[in-house]
Amino acid sequence: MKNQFFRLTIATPDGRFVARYSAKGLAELDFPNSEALVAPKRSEGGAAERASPRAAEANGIPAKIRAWHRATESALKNILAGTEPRNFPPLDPSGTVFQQAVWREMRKIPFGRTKSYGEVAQAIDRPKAVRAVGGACGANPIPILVPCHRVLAAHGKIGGFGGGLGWKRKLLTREGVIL
DNA sequence: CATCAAAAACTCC
DNA sequence: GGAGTTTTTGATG
Repeated sequence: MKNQFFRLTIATPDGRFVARYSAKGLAELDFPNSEALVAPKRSEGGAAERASPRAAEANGIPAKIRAWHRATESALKNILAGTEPRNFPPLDPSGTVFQQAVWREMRKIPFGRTKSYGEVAQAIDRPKAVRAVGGACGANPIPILVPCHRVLAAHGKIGGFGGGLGWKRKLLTREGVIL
């Protein structure tokens, strides 16, 4: 795929996240530390890495993307602060049909609530695919905004988390979830 | 390109 | 603790 992704960063009290945008919306979000990349000097709100050949659009970032990024930043910071975000950017994660179904289902989990892998599996009409649901969660390219951290194992166990279990615990605690 | 085998953020007995 | 299910991914022919 000839991704002409736009990569921007979001500075939070928990580190700097990296967001990538496709032409349709937010495609990926990475935790801090997951990738060591050099700070682009002094750009604060974010910097485009792959600007188009022509600097037709200001700073190489279309207004559309900047608007999405603003929503992403706001939503992310809200969740990190333990408050419910109001507006989301459009999401465009790439994955198999099954994975998209799982992610879509996860997005329906209300703020501060949790579901088990089994419940998600039932919701997408594959009650026995609980193991596969776990796999789809791990493949989620947009953590936090797609609340994979709100999915726990059965019997209140925490399960796992791609970006490190520490994150999962912290996020749940801030949302007021009691394990 | 078609098939096989192994692994995974699970669940239930 | 062990077996059962489903999907994804990488190796094999």
